[in-house]
Amino acid sequence: MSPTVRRTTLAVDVVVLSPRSDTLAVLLVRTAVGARERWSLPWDAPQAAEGLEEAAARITTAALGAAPAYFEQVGALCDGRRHPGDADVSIGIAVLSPAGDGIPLEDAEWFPLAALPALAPRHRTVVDRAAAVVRQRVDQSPVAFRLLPPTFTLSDLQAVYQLLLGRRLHKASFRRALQASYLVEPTDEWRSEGRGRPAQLFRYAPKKRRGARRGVRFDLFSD
Amino acid sequence: MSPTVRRTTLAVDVVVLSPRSDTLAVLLVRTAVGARERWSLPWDAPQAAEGLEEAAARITTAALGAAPAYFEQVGALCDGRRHPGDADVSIGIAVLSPAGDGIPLEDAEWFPLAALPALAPRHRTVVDRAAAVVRQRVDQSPVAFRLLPPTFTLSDLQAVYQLLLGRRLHKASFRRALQASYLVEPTDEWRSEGRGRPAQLFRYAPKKRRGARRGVRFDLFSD
DNA sequence: TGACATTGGTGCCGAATTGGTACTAATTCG
DNA sequence: CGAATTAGTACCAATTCGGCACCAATGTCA
Repeated sequence: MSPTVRRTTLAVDVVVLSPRSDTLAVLLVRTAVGARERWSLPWDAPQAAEGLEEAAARITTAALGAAPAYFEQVGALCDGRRHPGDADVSIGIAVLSPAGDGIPLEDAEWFPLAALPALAPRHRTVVDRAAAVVRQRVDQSPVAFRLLPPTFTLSDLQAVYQLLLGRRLHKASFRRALQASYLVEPTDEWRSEGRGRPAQLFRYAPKKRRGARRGVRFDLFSD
Repeated sequence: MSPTVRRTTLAVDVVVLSPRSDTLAVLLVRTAVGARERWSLPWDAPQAAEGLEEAAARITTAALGAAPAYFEQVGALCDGRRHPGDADVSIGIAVLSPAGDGIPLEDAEWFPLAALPALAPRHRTVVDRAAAVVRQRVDQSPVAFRLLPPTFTLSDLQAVYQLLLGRRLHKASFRRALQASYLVEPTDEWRSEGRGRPAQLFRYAPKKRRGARRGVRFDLFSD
């Protein structure tokens, strides 16, 4: 007996993340009147012959008014939990939006990750997993750079890392490690941010580097 | 205009991984006569009201004759590439099978990851992504422990890490880091493996530990 | 039976990395 | 001009890392 496909209902649920005044924020859209919850993630079914990221881009554009530059797959969910459109399977996609980019359209609004309104249970799971994925990949994916404008100060970058990791970082160590990674290069612009010394602007420009990694880290969470 | 679901064909493609004589091996099943390729990943459509991991467990059991203990989601694929069952969307799931566990059923066989036969393009992608995901999560997920029997020697464990990371590890450093991680505990059994001093057997038993992580690592790949 | 090969496990030490404090630099505010 | 504020760096002690050497326990073979 060889396998055969069956028809399933599928939804792409998009978690647009952006740093917003010292917290990570998620973009939610207002649901139709009469729905069980007032807010939901932007979502839709993928159109025929449309890739998942294309679908995510389309959905994001509809809610944020800007095409997103970076995606991170969160994974497929097929628990029994309720989805706003009753899709059998959800594919969660995290979209990273640079701080201050895009203006939410009429029925969309930013919510701090720590203070979300009630969501359909499936969407709640997708958000949680998206946040976890992004946080876990901070040091393997250029996640932090995609939450910043094309040029940024090193303090901006460190602030994003601290947001994502949820802890303070040592300034000198952070810069030493960044230097050694060849991930950024300085521009010749400087930014004066009100008071204090102006900061040099950098851009994300990863260079080839020999993968001279050292010892193993056992960073398992005690699950 | 609010979103609506559409019907799509969906496949769960399973990548069963197991260490096999010094390489990672993948379980493939023979395809029906007349198919474009002679081998494919074990796959099927999820049944109604079946979770993704349930489906993966069922598919694995059908090919390996043993229920798998550990899953790692690889993600959903919806590129235009060809799938053996022409599914619109594939969900890749990596299943970790302890070394020597299970006996492939009639039409299934282990292939070293580095020497796979021709596969449908979509399956090829799924395998590559599964391997990449497992390798990347080695130090965040108990991946290595799921590729070993319940008790194992530290040399076994180090060998798996080396397989996954693709490089030698320093013995003393490896053990120091492992010690500090409180992930394993010794049993009072010893195993004599032919010649040489017998090795103490350990089991995976993660303990709570304060998350005293240090500096950031910028381990981005030069993509 | 006793050297030797083989594998397991640990101690030591110089080198590299880390994180804290303190310092200098450049700017705004009053 | 001096105080306040933010950027960036220098130094240094403590920790961690990685290489080497060593000891331990077993099987092999003369």
